[in-house]
Amino acid sequence: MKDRIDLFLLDDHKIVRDGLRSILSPYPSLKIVGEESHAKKFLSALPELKFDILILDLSLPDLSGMEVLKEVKRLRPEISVIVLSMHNNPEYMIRALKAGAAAYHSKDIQSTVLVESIHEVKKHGVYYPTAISLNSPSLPQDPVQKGEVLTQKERDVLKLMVIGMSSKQIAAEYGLSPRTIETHRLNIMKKLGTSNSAETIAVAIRENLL
Amino acid sequence: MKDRIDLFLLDDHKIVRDGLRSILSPYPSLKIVGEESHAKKFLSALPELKFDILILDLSLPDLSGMEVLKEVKRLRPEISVIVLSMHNNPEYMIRALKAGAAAYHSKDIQSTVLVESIHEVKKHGVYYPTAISLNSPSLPQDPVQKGEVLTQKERDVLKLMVIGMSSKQIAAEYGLSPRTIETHRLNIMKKLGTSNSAETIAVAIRENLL
DNA sequence: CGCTCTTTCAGTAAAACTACTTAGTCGATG
DNA sequence: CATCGACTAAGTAGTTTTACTGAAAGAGCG
Repeated sequence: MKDRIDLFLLDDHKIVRDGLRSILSPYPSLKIVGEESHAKKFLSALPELKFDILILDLSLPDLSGMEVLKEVKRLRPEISVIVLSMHNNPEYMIRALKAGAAAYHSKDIQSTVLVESIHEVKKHGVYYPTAISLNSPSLPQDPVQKGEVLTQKERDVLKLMVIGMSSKQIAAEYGLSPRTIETHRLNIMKKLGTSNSAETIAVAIRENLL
Repeated sequence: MKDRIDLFLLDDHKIVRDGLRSILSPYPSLKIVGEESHAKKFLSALPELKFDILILDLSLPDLSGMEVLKEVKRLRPEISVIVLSMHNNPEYMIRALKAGAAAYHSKDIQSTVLVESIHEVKKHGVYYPTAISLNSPSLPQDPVQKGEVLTQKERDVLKLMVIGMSSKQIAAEYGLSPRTIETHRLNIMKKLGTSNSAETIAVAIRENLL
């Protein structure tokens, strides 16, 4: 497995691109393998491009960053997209994350945080800074809102799921009905907004819910 | 007996290594005599290296930290290994301690605790901070003999599994038959020794296979 | 007490996964 | 050229999960 992370920059401001280069230059494992200022050019070249993570400015001249994001995730789902934005608006953030962004940063991000998030994204596919105000008041009820906390029982079930136990086995472990465990599972998925146990475990580990 | 303690850092994150350097720099008796980001490079260099304690990140890009740990204890049993981990899960801790780790810390450890544990390890060979529930239920008896590495396609499938896609969806994404994806899935589970997708994702994240 | 939340369990049905086996193609290796 | 591993695909069969709904007992709370 290669240890290098190949990055592609898409941002209309050369200043930003150069800034990113200098920020990332001290990190040998991070390599900027290309950059582009026009979204359409980028998208048409996308099939030929080889990189791991796209660093994407949300505000672009010719296409909206959101459209680029969706297009990238449609064509090359294996590519992770880290979104940079002028806006701190959680509304944008949620939309970006829903559209498949692996991370969302405002442009005044600390460089170390950016670097960390790149590694995190490479490792786990996503980077959700816990601090980022998911509990901010303006947020509507949203599946992305993982601020909901699991109950004790749900965490118990999760812990046994992680080591590969089926509902039936977990039920036996606790002396409960398998149907009960299944209910817990479904409730966990509902709370985390996940659609199966694989994703659930991924989110649980990422969010440190174990 | 020399009063200096020679440390070697093995961690893929330069940030972590740099952080450790700055944490440990105020202590004249602690000397970092080397660092490495790649497990394989480290292991091949190991016979020439002289140090007392290895500070080891459990999640490494090319080899799992557990494998490194076992290898170090096999080749150089006199070296103490202090494990750093992202995970607070006692299961990992127990596995690490069973494999010969002298101490186990999560990465958000207090620096003073780390320093203390280094001295403790040097003096007594081990550092067991808290009461560890060794009676924790059903530790799988170390099926971790997975020197086998996943293929590119298998990793691709894994990555989409992590974001909650079913075999059918993954197949559609790649233009393949669902049966093919299922085959990949089963091969992954076979290689990792897991019994369902939840456990598979857990191991994959833990072992840094994504 | 009424209210909410947690925990418990079940019916029903569809969808997905797991297990084990066989097998063809293709590219690389020796 | 033969072999091997990776990738593809499918047969068959059993198991598990997911989805949606309903519901009852118990704990905690104002």
